[in-house]
Amino acid sequence: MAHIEMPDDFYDQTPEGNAVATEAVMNTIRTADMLFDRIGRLLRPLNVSAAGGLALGILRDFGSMSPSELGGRLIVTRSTVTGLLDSLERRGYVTRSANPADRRSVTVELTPAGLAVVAELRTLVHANEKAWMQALSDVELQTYIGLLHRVQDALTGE
Amino acid sequence: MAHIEMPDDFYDQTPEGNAVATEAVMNTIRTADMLFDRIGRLLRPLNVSAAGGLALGILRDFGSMSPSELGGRLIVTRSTVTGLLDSLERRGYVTRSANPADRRSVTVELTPAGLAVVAELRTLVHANEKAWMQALSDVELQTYIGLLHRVQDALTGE
DNA sequence: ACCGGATCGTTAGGGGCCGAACTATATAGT
DNA sequence: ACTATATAGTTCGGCCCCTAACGATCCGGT
Repeated sequence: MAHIEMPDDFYDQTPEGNAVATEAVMNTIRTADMLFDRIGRLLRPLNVSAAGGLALGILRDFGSMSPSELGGRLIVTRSTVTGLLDSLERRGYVTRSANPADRRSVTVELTPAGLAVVAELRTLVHANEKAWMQALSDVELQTYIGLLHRVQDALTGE
Repeated sequence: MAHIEMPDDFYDQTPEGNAVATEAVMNTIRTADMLFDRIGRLLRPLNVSAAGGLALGILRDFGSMSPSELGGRLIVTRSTVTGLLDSLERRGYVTRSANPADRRSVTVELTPAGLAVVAELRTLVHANEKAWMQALSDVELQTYIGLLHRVQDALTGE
């Protein structure tokens, strides 16, 4: 995304009236796309995807865990985690091992290479996130986060 | 997304300090995911995807156009549009026809079925967007949109 | 008239995400 | 103990998105 320019009148195409809510929704999605895209490009040299980087970070912060728990923290389904782990395992950043306590389960562990890449990744992402968000002052940033939470809460409560 | 609960301490796992920018970025992405997800579920009964619905709406508002132009308005690449049109054409909502003026190009046109579905889709989406965003007051909504634009501008200007 | 550089749509390949279905295993309840 | 149900991880099919590359076509400049 974010590689093609868009006409300024794009959002005014909702004759029915409530263009404001629509603009808010569309802009949220668009902004998120841009951010996700930027993070992906940032991490490309490290041979990690944006989602993969998040997963590695969680494993570093919380230690080894099952795919299910990882999915819970990433807020993605188990099937998504399977694919993510396949990719990370291929790259040598994590290992899957049997869990003796529950033979249905699996333990995901960071490899030394995975641990190393988390450190690089964190520095890179944090610096850039800070730079991107410097468009907003500290107060605005707090306001922004607060508004996002309110929207999320509204969506979560059905 | 948005089907799995997440620990409240998730965002505090950034010992380096700039957790605020990180939280803003993560929350933007998460909120957008939730919104996109909700729209997709909403349109499922109409046999249209969220992206497909957007495309149909653009075709209704601006009339027939080439895949490239459609991609420009959707802000996705031409190859993404190809896939989108394949899907919409399969469902009978659009047609592709040769463009006599430029034999490289193609004209995408809404079918009667496509036109009909846009009407339903619009009503449904607008009503729900309004409901979702009612978590914010009118003033807050304006503030929110303004902040999103500022972030987008910062990202767009490299 | 011609050639080289844009542009059109498509294809191939890589992720990310989902829901549904399946196997293996665990556990609750009788 | 035994059965019914729930859970773990995977697989499959589907959609969305991207980049890179390709053949076809168009166009500007010589």
